[in-house]
Amino acid sequence: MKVRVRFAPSPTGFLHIGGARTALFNWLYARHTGGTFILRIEDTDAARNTQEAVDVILDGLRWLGLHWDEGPLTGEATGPCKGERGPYFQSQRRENYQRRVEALLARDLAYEHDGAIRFRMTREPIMIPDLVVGNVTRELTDREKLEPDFILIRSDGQPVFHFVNVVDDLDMGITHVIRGEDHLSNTAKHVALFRAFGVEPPKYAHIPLILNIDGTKMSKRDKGASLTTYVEEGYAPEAVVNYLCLLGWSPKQNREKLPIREVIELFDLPQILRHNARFDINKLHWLNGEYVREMDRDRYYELAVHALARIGIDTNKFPLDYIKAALDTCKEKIKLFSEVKIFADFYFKDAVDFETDPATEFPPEVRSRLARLREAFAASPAFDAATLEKTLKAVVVELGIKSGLLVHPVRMAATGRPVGPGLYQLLEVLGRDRVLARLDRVLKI
RNA sequence: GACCCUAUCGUCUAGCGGUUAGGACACCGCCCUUUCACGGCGGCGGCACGGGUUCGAUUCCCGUUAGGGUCGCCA
Repeated sequence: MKVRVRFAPSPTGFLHIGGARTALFNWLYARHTGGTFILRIEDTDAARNTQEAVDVILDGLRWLGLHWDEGPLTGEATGPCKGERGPYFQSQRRENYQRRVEALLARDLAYEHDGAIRFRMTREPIMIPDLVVGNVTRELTDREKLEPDFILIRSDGQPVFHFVNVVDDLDMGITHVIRGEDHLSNTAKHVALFRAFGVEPPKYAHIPLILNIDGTKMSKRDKGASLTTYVEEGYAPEAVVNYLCLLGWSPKQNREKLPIREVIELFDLPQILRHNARFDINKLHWLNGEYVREMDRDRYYELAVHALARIGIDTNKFPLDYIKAALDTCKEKIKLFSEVKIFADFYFKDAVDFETDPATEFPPEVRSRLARLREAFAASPAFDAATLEKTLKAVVVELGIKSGLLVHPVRMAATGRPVGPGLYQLLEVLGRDRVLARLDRVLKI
């Protein structure tokens, strides 16, 4: 039987990083088995669902590269979808729920109470077979013993999550339910519902949750809980995906960075770890740097230019060769694309922004040294990195000082920052005119 | 409160009865580099606790503790 898995998020306006990982694991399993990855939007709560909220999910999955085989093509609930088992929005599946609840009512497996429809839940413990956790026997909690039956359809006619979730999985032919462990306890209800419909439930795989670094649960408000954070802070999607793979799953062999192609080959449900993982931004940061350094140049330029645009720098005003040369000096240095602000903004500004007071940054003795260097730079026969280095070192010898006393002030004068790309490389890219102008500005203090 | 899941360095993990408990991130030194980053070398640091089972437990069982989850006319 062909594997059919689904990611079924509720459009809340953001895509939780844990949800992204759930989607990833579903996608990986589908790709590993040659199965079908389905995206279903659980928009039963019409009041707070908007097309924009759905778009956040679609955009997030697309950004991660988790393309679905069946599901919506746009965020519009009545819009186009692909796949034969639609609609893929729960708000469009009302007849299915109605038909299913009537079947239950007809066999007295459900009943009306106070205008709502309840399911006759078994009083016996239910065994949940789980590919990750093993066989779990769920007994009723004391509250449930008081009232084991649960609502299927609210008195306002709206079906509830447990019901629509099961009906859709059934109608869509879902074979494996891969979801967060927060659903494990409730799976007893789902198993009972499947049996009431006369079918065996799909295989379950409850994956551990992602917690904050301090072990607390990641709520909407926690920084880093939303996938958007990583998009905005300049992470590369392939790095985020790779990092997410490492949370609750391991490729073994002491491997950390590996292409998704290999993950697809190695990934399987029984090997998923059973304990929760904490999200360590440090490791993602490191991994992202690895990806940036090994990234294809054109993709790197594209992402870097995009990051510059985010901070209001329009690179279109500059020649392509200049942009590329400037970004080349940063490729081995930055770990995050948001770092282009520190490492490259000065290439694209008319004047440097000093973070500290230029007057104290460039006291008279520093200025006199810079003045000498300016002369040497102006007279230099060429303006390439190697020549610049020779020229600067000659001035250092002439002045009888340590090179740091000249190197640091030039960097500061040219870029406005104490850190950045290699000095001689950046001076070469900036070019003689800009460099002399920036030195002149400092000398006029 | 009841029910369920979980427990290896600070973090992610390898391990699946006998290992000097391995790797990665982070951190700390040194080297490289007159920035930063990369790279190289070294260091710090772990089997939550208590009982069993066994010749022998990080590994198997039970308990405790701790963390997480669930018990909605939320999803």
